[in-house]
Parts: sequence; structure tokens; C-alpha cells
Amino acid sequence: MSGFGPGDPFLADCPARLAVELIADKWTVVVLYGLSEGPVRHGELIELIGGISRKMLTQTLRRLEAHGLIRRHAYAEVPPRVEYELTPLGATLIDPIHMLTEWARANGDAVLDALDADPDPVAHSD
Amino acid sequence: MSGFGPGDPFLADCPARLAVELIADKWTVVVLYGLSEGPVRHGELIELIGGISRKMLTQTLRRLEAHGLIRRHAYAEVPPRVEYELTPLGATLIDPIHMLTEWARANGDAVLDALDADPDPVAHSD
DNA sequence: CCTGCTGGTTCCTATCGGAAACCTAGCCTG
DNA sequence: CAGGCTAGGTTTCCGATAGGAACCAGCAGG
Repeated sequence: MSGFGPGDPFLADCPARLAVELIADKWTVVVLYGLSEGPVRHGELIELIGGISRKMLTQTLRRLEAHGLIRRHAYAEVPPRVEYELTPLGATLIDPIHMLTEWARANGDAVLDALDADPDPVAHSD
Repeated sequence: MSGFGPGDPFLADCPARLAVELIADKWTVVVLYGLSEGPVRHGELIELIGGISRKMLTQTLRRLEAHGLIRRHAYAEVPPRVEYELTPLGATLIDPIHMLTEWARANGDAVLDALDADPDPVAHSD
């Protein structure tokens, strides 16, 4: 029983799969979430997102920009100021992202508990 | 203006962040989607998901199992048969995953178009 | 002239991803 | 009874990637 049609995110060559792989990335989800309430500066994101390095943040932002999900605004000031914001296309992602993050908030502890109880589930010796 | 509370998936040490990073992975989303309609065999997943290798599929499945999102059922037959299915906890992910995949299906082409029109957005020379 | 602020890039290494080969175990075929 | 088939999994190897630390640009202020 697998009623998956041809538009489903299987079969590596479909655009939907590319789109999934674009956002299914360690930092992408968190960055998009960070932008979901309005324009944010590079440095703000760095401080907001614990654990991300400048390099990975820039890399993630560039990729999202190249794919049309966010827009970059560099102000010719000193010290420099750069803001990122969602494009209309990127804004269509807010709902899915919020569902994910709310799931994570609701179930994060359960996931941790399972991992704790089950570090190496039965070590499938077959 | 960034009204992100302390439970938000920022600040690397919170369980929600771990949960996000668990599923925000190239293959995880697709695998979970593949399991969203009922138990599926290892080999079926391989054929269904274009481009995944046995190694990565096994690895992904093991990780999801360890985190309590799926369950593994090995039947003592020859040739061997192994089925994977969502746990109740894993089932709570179906909705978020479906939102993501539907977004991807609806906007995959737009993303590709943007990438096509904008391979290297302005090459920020500042 | 030296320091600081901000965004970004370079260098280098540890880790990851992926293809292909191999393994297990039992049944089936010649 | 030697070999081949099956299905799930592991191992090996190597190129690609992630990621931190350090460095750079450019100007204001002391």
C-alpha cells in the first residue's frame, strides 16, 4: 500500500525534491524561523542562533537568497549594516516552518527521553 | 523586534533544537514521508526514494528508531524481511512533514526558476 | 596610529556522503 | 552438493562538505 504519485518527493529529479533538500538542512530551518517575524541583521542572527558560525550563516543565507526565499539589503554605512528578509516566496514557508518548530517544542523532550532509554535499540544482530 | 521566547529553537542546548536537527536532514524528511501511509520494507524505500543508498537509508532509519520516531520489525524469514513503521510519536510528525512536502510540490518550480534567474545574486562585492 | 565595530572570506582539518563490494543464511536449481 | 538467488546490512575507500579559528576591509573615534 503506497499510493505515492509521480509528483511526490521521491524520484530524485523532481523539483519538489530539490525544494525539500533546500530547506531540510541543519541551519536553514532555524534561519528561516529567525526571519519569520521581519528583517533581521546578520549579527542579530548570529547572537540569536546559538552555535552557528559566521561562515555557516553567510553560506545558508546566500543559498536561500539564490533560491529566491530571502532578500539581502546592504546599507552603505559604517560600520556596515546588512539586513535579510523573506521574499513573498519565502513567506509561504512560514507556516510549514512554524509547524515544524512547534512540533519540536512540543515533542523535543519525548525525543530526548526515547534516545535516553534506547541509545542503541537492540543492536540488530541479524 | 524579535519576540522569540526561551523555548524557541534558538540557543543550541534546548531539546527543541535537537529535535529540529533530527528531522532537518536531507533524507529524514523523505523517509518519514515514505512511512507516513503505513509500514514499508527496507527494499521498498530504496526503490521509492530515488538516489538514496542502502547505507544512508539504514543510517537514517537507525537514527529515527533510536529517537523513538519509528519502529523496526524484523521477521525471521528467508529471505529476510524487515518493515519499518511510525511510532505514535513519529505519527505526530505526519502533519508537519506533509505541509513541507506540499509546499515543495507547490513551489518547487518557483524555487528552480529563481535559482535559474539568479545563480549568483549580484556577487556582493562589498 | 591604533583600536573597535560589522560583515565576510580563507585556511585547514574532521567528518560525512555515496558507490561498490562483501556478508549472512537458507532455499532452489542443475 | 556446488552454485546462485534473495533481502537486509556492513565495510572499505575516497571525494565532498561542515565548521571553527584566524584574517581582511573600511571608516569613526580617541
